[in-house]
Amino acid sequence: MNNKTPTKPKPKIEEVAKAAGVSIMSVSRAMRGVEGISQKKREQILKIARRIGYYPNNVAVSLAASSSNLVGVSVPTLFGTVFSEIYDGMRSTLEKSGFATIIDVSDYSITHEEAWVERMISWQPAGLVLTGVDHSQRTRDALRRAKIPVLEIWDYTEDPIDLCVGINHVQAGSQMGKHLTELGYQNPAYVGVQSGKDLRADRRLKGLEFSFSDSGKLFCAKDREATVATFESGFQATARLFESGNKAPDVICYLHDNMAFGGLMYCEQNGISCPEQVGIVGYNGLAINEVLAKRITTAITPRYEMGQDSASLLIARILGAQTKKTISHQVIIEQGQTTRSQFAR
Amino acid sequence: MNNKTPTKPKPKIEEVAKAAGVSIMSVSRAMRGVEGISQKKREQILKIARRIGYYPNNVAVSLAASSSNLVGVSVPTLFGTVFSEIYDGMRSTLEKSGFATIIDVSDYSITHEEAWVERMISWQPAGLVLTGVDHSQRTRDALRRAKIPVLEIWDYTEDPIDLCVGINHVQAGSQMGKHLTELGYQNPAYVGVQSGKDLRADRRLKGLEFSFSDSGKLFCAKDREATVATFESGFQATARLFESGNKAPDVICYLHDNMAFGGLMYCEQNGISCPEQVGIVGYNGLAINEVLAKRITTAITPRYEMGQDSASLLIARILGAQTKKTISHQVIIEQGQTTRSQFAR
DNA sequence: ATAAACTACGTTAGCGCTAACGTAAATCAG
DNA sequence: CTGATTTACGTTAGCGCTAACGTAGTTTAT
Repeated sequence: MNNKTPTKPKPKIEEVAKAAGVSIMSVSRAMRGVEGISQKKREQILKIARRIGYYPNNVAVSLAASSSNLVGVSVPTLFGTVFSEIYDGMRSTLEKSGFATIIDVSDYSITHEEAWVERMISWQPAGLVLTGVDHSQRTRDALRRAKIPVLEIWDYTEDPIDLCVGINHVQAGSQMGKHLTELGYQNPAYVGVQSGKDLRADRRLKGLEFSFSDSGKLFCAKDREATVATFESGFQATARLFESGNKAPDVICYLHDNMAFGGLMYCEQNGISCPEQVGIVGYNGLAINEVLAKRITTAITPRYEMGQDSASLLIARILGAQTKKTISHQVIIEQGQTTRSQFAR
Repeated sequence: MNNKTPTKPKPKIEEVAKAAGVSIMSVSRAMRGVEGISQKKREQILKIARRIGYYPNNVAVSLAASSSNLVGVSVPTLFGTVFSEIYDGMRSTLEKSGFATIIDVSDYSITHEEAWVERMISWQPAGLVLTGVDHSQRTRDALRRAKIPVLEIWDYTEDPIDLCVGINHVQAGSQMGKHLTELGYQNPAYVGVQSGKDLRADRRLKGLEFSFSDSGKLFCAKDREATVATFESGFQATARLFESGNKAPDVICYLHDNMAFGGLMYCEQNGISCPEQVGIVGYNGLAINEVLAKRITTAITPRYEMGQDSASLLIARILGAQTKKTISHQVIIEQGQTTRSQFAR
């Protein structure tokens, strides 16, 4: 701000105390809503504080109380709405309990996450939320030492660092694979991003492979050149798949619905009929699917709910309540019009 | 975290000082990279700090220095990628300069923003970023008193609270309107969200109306029932428009590309040919447009760049440099295949 | 050689608030 | 009515760090 007008400094607790004719401790108690002060005085003090324009200095509060009302949240990306929705569910719940969130976007890098966790711990956060269950040993050690409530979200493990709310992605992939083999698909292909980039996607692929190999089928092709999962990378990967000269797959499983939509667009624009010539399968149940004439077969993930659940669990832990350590969410397979609807051959 | 194993408390600056045989002030200087210590001692101290696992307590640092390395960012929503991309541009730049960001999602509510600003100021942030140029008087007063660098983003004004990086949305709307009247459109309709919900969208509509009224044409219909701008709300609004029995428009301007895509899907699924029977126009140049056979006519907004620009400007201001106060970005009209390509009639 | 000017530290006094403990007054039991 | 609790405050001592200043030791100017 420009300092043209010499404004008076921000009021401190002492100023309120003087104006109200009480000790600063009474103001402190009134502001925090804790016990140890009469209802009458509390109201008087709050009124005066509002008039003066006093807000407690959170930094000083956190230092004195040696814990803050901040919750750190690390997500791999904010593109593509998946983590936006999870985050939104969390934030809406956390906000109601007076917690503010500090976001990190790790870009799927475990070392980035590690550096962030170390910086974040210095803020004495009330809790931390990390995406996935894969973290560096250094991150685990730092979290253990700091004794901060930690919640792992999106992926699932029975043995979390502390708390976990997620989906078993191997199982989700395998459910979808089972659905597809039951429809008689024989020659699946996969379109995703580079191996190791999105570990949940890797697990879903593993699940898909399990199901297909159960009935003796292997993936005939995998395109994992993309570094990001977008409409366009799905389009381009599909182009590579069909222009490679290899035998065409009868179904393509995509990392998620948006990539799948890109693939669907490639097919439509190149005379490849779906689902007759090739089936197209997505993941997540993203918003675009709601308006398509030909809805993409997908597995719906309850993202907003997972966010809410995780926030509730984390808050309970922060407040010291006894809680379950994990919540497992299920996906719902939704048969669309981009895969054949009955057993074929 | 569970407290099964009694871990030793987090090391403080004093512990490092003792281990290094220096005063805590030397450790402080070494950690912050400021002057007043020899290169040799600095390296020794940093080495010992790393070995001990010491990280400065940010809360204490901020209290003592009476300013933090936090930047608060308020966006109306994280859905729909627009603000995700702006935010991502900002965050990547801010992070390089050692700033962490605290996000607020205001859900387009100025009173929500007001409450957040007041809470946020209590964190002694190094700076704040607000979306748009419309804020309550209380917010303005609070910001003025706190003397915190403030940047308004996305919308544009010559007279910002402090700094502004944005687009003149009236002008953007009017550019598009001019483009459409030049194509000979006579009966425009508008599909957006409730008036007052998204103020930038309201301004674009105003710009559209200016251009059309310049050639004597009025909007024949407006559907502003939606509360959120999504694929689906675009689909449904378009359904209402065509099922109302009123005279059909020859072009529909949507709040943004995703809503427009929803509308396009309604048309395709209901035998309304585009662009022959009706033109469809979006805004922003969103990712989906890249893969469509029939690309939506749109105005491309440089979102990531605006995020970067605003972060750079804000950092400069925080560091006390002399800077320009505003940066105005331009939209680029992109003629797609959802509007007729030449003058008609 | 001597004063002036630096450099490299250390010491002191908080930053604005709360935890923990004190103390007086009010309430209660019997 | 007396002692035991409870309630409603106030006082003291920090939370972990840095700004500001102080003081030796070292370099530079003349």
